[in-house]
Amino acid sequence: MGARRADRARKRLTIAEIAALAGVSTATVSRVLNGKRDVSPETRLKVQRIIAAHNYQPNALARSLSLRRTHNLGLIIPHTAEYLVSFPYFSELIRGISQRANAAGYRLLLATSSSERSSEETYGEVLRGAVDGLIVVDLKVQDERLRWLRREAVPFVLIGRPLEPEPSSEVAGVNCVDSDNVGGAYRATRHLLELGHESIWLINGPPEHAVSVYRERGFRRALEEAGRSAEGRVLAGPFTVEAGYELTQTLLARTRGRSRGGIGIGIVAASDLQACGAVLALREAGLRVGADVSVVGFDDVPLARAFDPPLTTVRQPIFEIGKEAARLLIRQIEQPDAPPLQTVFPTELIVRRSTRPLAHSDE
Amino acid sequence: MGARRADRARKRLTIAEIAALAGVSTATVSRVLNGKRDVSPETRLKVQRIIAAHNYQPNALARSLSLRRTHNLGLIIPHTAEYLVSFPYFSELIRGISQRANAAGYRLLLATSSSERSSEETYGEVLRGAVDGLIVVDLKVQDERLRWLRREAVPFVLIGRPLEPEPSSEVAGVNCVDSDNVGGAYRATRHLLELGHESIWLINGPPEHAVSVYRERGFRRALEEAGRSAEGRVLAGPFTVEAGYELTQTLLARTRGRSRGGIGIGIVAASDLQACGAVLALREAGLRVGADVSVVGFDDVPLARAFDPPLTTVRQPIFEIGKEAARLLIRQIEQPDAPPLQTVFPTELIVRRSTRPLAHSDE
DNA sequence: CCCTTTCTCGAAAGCGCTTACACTCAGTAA
DNA sequence: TTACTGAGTGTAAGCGCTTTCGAGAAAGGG
Repeated sequence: MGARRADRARKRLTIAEIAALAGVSTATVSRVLNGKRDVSPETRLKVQRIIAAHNYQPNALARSLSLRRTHNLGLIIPHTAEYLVSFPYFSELIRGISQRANAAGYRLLLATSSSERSSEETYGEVLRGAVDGLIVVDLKVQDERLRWLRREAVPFVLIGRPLEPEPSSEVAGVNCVDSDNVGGAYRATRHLLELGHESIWLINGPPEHAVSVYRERGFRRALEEAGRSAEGRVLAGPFTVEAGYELTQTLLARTRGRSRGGIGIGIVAASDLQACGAVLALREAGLRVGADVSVVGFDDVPLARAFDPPLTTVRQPIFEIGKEAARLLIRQIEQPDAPPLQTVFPTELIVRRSTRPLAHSDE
Repeated sequence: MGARRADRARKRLTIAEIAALAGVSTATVSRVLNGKRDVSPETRLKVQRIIAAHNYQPNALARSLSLRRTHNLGLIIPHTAEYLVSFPYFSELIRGISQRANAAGYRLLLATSSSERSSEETYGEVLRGAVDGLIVVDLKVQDERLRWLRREAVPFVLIGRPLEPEPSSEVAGVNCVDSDNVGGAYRATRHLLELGHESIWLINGPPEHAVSVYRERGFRRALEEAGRSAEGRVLAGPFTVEAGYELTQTLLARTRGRSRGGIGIGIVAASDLQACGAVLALREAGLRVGADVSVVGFDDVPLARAFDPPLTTVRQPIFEIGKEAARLLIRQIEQPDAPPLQTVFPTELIVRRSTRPLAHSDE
């Protein structure tokens, strides 16, 4: 074991040298390399031996240039998405994408767009033939990237769904994969309703994220179905602990007087971080979370379970989303005529202790 | 604004076409593109106009093939590193690396090694000329990757420092960047000593990670300096909440009888997740964290601040580490003869409420 | 006015692959 | 025997860049 041929000469071999060693032409070596026909079994074997003996690896660049295929997938990460980046979300996504990509013989190229550069520049640079297609994450409400991608006619898939304001033909003609944010927010809200909460609020993400729009829809739908109004009950801010904390204070200020000291408040937050911030603010106001009031988060980060109280939260299958995105992109690359697909993954409400029936006093 | 030239023909132009349009040779266009001399100001201007007018982007592949330089940096992520991946650590690192890389005109290629493939295969595939150099993260105690990288004579930088067991020449001859884990663990431990804790423990990461070895060293040094023994006071396990929880239970079992109901226990954990798990277990055992007992974590994840009690923790400048790693790698690539460098970033102890002087009762 | 030197620029040879095309040599059908 | 297959192979023309080398023109020196 481990007794590898010690090739002292570390200079990389070329196909021509392999061909010479095997006494055949480069064309034949290429055929063997790519498992093509028109090579006799004996020749094939002979060439394979030489290749193995010298641990020859064809140069990916030359191959790409010739094939006009890089086998690179690009993932575009907006620099504005610190929340993505400081989170399991991002890591899980990458894991999912690269697992699928690697399995299919593709590599993953990361393109972080920096603030100074227009999308034109950013992706143009990435694009100079460096990738076969792009995955776009963190879709904005009016996302300039969409127009650009379409104009460039480059294969791409969105993580997140574009909003209807776009001509409907546009929405349909696009590969995208998303989790059911509407449903997730809907179920979280219904959950609070069912627990008997009177004053239900949404602490949403920034309104320019498409995901915020969808979550607000779910929230509104649940309230309206229950015959309640959602007017004035949506606060928005970054996906951070601080925002959760401050927005909850705002919310408490607004609610003061109206309800009995805040008891009966139910909050749906757009991230677990915000939810934790909310818990902090509520506790500071003398309210018992999971007894007087309830909070539900979004994402199910590893610490949600360890939090006090353990956080009820909406889980998204991020890893799966990544895998699916890669799958769709590769499909689009390899079968340009395949009709675009929209995949939506279900979200799951994980009920823990931060949400409890109202009457219930702390056990 | 935004009134971009609407190039209907989306076919990518080649340098030859630009040359023809400008009435010069491809050599001249190439010179202009690369800012080389031997082009008259007028010619240069003329060519630049054509390039701009057609929004020409030279094909990166062809350029790479010709220059024998891809301008891709590879980041190798071991599949075993779920803890990395489920954490801000990983995202921050990527942010740092790609910021620096992009600034210097490099791209970031992600290589996740899957379990079925040997390092030989994994990196070999990446290597077929697809990257100019590699960044290796999550160094193991005896890391096979090191041998391989050296044999392949590919530029690389380690995140983390190899351990001394390796011939010292090897350690010195390598680019690496790390945070001061020894110092971090040392300060965390001293902090507990100074607070008057009698029974101090390390809940460490898995022993095969080099980082675990370094942290244990810092822990031991602090105890030994204080004239105490560290024997039997180190428990190891994954960087998860669960591990922190279970190891703390083990620890409590061992300590039972010896001390007054666990009061006076101080725990240094190798991750904030473990620390949170520890807090859970301690609380379950009826101990008040930040009063009867103290816990310090590692990483300063966003939720550490929001935890109850807010977690004292050791912060590492992960973003900076990423930037530095990219810098060193690019330097190695562009100046192959530059002597390898070792950078160590200081860690910082963030004191919050999970550690308090012993006598102090809950305020 | 001739000889160097300097500045511009183009022709063409790579970089390491893939593949269209031509060719050879059985084997088969007529 | 002749013509026609088709499998197996090699030749060479790309893929889109960079760069060496040499030529021609302009400038400077004696």
